[in-house]
Amino acid sequence: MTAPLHDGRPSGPGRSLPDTQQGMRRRNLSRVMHAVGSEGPLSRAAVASRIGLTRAAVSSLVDELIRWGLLEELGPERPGRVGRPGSALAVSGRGPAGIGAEIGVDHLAVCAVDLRGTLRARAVRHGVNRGRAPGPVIAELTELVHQVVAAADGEGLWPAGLAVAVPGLVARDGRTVVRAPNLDWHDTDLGALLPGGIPLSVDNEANFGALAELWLGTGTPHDFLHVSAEIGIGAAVVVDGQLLRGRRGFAGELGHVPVHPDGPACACGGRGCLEQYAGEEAVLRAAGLEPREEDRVGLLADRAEKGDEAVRQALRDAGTALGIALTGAVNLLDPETVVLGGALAALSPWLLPSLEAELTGRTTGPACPVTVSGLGSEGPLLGAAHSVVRTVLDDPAAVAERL
Amino acid sequence: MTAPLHDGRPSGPGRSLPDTQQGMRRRNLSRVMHAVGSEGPLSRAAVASRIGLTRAAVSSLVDELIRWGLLEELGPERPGRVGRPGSALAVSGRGPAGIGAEIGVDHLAVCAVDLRGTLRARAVRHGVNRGRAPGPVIAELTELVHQVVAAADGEGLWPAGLAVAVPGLVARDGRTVVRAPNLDWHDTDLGALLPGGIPLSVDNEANFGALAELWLGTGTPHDFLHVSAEIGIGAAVVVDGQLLRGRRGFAGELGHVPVHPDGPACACGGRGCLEQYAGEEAVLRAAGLEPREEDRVGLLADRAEKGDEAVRQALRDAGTALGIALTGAVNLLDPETVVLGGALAALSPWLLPSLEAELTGRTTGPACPVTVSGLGSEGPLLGAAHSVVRTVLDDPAAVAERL
DNA sequence: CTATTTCGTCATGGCCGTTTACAAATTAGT
DNA sequence: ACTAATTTGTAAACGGCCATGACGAAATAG
Repeated sequence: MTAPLHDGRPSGPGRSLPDTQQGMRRRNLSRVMHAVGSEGPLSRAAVASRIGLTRAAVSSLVDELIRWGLLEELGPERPGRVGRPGSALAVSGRGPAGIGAEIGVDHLAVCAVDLRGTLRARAVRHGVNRGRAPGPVIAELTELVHQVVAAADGEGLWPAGLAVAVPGLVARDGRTVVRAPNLDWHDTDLGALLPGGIPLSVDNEANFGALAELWLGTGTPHDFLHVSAEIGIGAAVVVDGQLLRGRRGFAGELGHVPVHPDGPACACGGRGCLEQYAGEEAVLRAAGLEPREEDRVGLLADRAEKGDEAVRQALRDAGTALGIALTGAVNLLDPETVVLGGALAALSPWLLPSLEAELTGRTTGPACPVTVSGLGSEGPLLGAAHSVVRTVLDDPAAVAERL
Repeated sequence: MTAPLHDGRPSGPGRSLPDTQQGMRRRNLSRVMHAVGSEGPLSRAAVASRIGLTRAAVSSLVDELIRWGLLEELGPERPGRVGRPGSALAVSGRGPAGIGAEIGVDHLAVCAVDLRGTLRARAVRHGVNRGRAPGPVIAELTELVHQVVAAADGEGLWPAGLAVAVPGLVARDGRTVVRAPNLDWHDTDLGALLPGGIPLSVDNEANFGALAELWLGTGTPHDFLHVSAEIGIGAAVVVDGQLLRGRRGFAGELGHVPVHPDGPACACGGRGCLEQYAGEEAVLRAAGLEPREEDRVGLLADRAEKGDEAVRQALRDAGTALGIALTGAVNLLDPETVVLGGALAALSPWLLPSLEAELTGRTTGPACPVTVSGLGSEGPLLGAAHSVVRTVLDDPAAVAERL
């Protein structure tokens, strides 16, 4: 069972299908879920005014959603306003849950998020996965998934879907890892390995990180560029609240944008790619540090914090290279902001000055603002879990059909 | 009266408005128009099977569209198939028409296109507009518009909207030219200057060129990058059949993507922008030709054709620079193809080899194919006119409200 | 304690696509 | 030539869905 990839925007039921009354109802059910989900407890009348339907219509929709267990009645509101108080509605804290999973280079993580968006269960296992075959890693991950699903079950939650974030390129089928250099996986069909019976979607961790930023970030706009770096440098482009995936699903390969076209050769076939200047390996080398197995980012941040000038210079140079590549990207896409996530967030104090200098120096008028993600390294995992939750909010009727 | 900018995809009525039955009908009316418009004459039954509604429902929709004069009945089909022959329906060749206009550096052009997509009237005026004040230019353009509208009126067509293509950056309000370097216009509100009473939209010529490629090009995919160069180098990004405009409407500024970050200073504030290597001025200089007023592109093509080695080398170098900038763009967007339009189409024989060499050399796996637009310099004008036609197809009910 | 306001619900009505049935028009087969 | 089969377009009945309007319920304002 493979679920469609989530693009970040309520695609809802029947995107361009024949327009029938059932489709209309499905979309309106979705509108109610989104209104209640995003604006806290709301009365029927409040929902009606927000989504533009009448109170009577909303009543009917809410009845159905309560019958399905997706909404619950919290009881009468107690406001100081005149008139009969409404009955507060909230998204149910029981019922379907989104299971998110992350395959990192040195850890595995799984979590469960309920429809309200709150984290309800979690499991992490550390250990280096670089170079391990997919089979054992997935087996271990599956074990964690079962743990989390069991924990969630204890709280009245059942898994509505499983979304897996991987550090690599994923095909648009949403289950095949085409290339994950840091794991050394190639053309691996995770759909065949992960537990069946529950809708599965696999996506790039940068994409899930960007979705987390879109959905959970404070003040994040609908058009932005999300840059995250682990070993490679990945980016995700969000346009009008929707992920840009590209024809093959490979969009966002910022790491291989040419920065100095005559620079050193890169494994991708090009020369002078951004990764040659701002990739983890390159920065470690420039800083005169030996690559080690774990927590390289922490090491860099630590040294920079302590005033190690070689490390600081290396990070400044990386920021400059990032700034050059981002200048191109910003000129091409005109995003509202650029968000630095993943490892870049932790290193931002030393990257940002040179990065912003490059970006503002190369553009007329006001430069595109660069912000730092507040989600840290949790982004991809939370984004994955939330992507499942969003599919439920986007089409509650589909969930109801599954009992 | 300002019309919304067209993004290339049937946005249709009520994108995310409350879902009511009238909205449903509007969308279904649109579906019928699109089906008949894109797949030639069709019977009611054929339309029904294509859009997934029943014959009875389509009959009702078609009746209304015929009553509005947007569809017409061609009479019984005469096929060799068994069963009662259907009655062929076609989009009306009379009624609303899209008026497209183009403000070029050395010409003005206006045309009218009917709902079937066929060109019905046309007017062109040559003359250098560089440096002229907006007022007189718009006055001249208005004159041409009146000519074309009058000619269209003689054929039973009335203007449903006016779309103007300009060589510069247009704000997202769809009427203000923020910056048009080649005309030397800044922050000019064309809405105040152009004739009122007819919905107006103003957009970048590169955007309209890309839409023309999307709608009129043979075999053009839904995800591509359209590059066009006149004096500057503009690009338009089409994602999932929709134009990517960016937050301020400035997306697609390929000309200022850094190619050699330490290269010569550019007017934009940066260094080594693509325009410094592949812009018209730069290529003319590199070719050892003196800038003259008219038809610089024709001059280049002419010399290259005749074997002028300096010109050929200059074009090869421009192709290399384009290839570097496009490598970045392709890595970021993963488009299905890159389309060269505008002046680049005419020069493509000498640009393409070095451009493609750079692009394939810098990527692993199959490189993004580069194609040449078949629309030539007509793209922006046709795209503008068609954008108006599309708004009619996207929401025929809105047109019916205007009698 | 009454008037006012707001909430949720119910009955009614109108809109719209579906279903079902049927007449019309053509081809295939005898 | 005549019947059977097939397909088209239309009409009537049906069912689903939201809007409308009225009503009781529950709070505040005076």
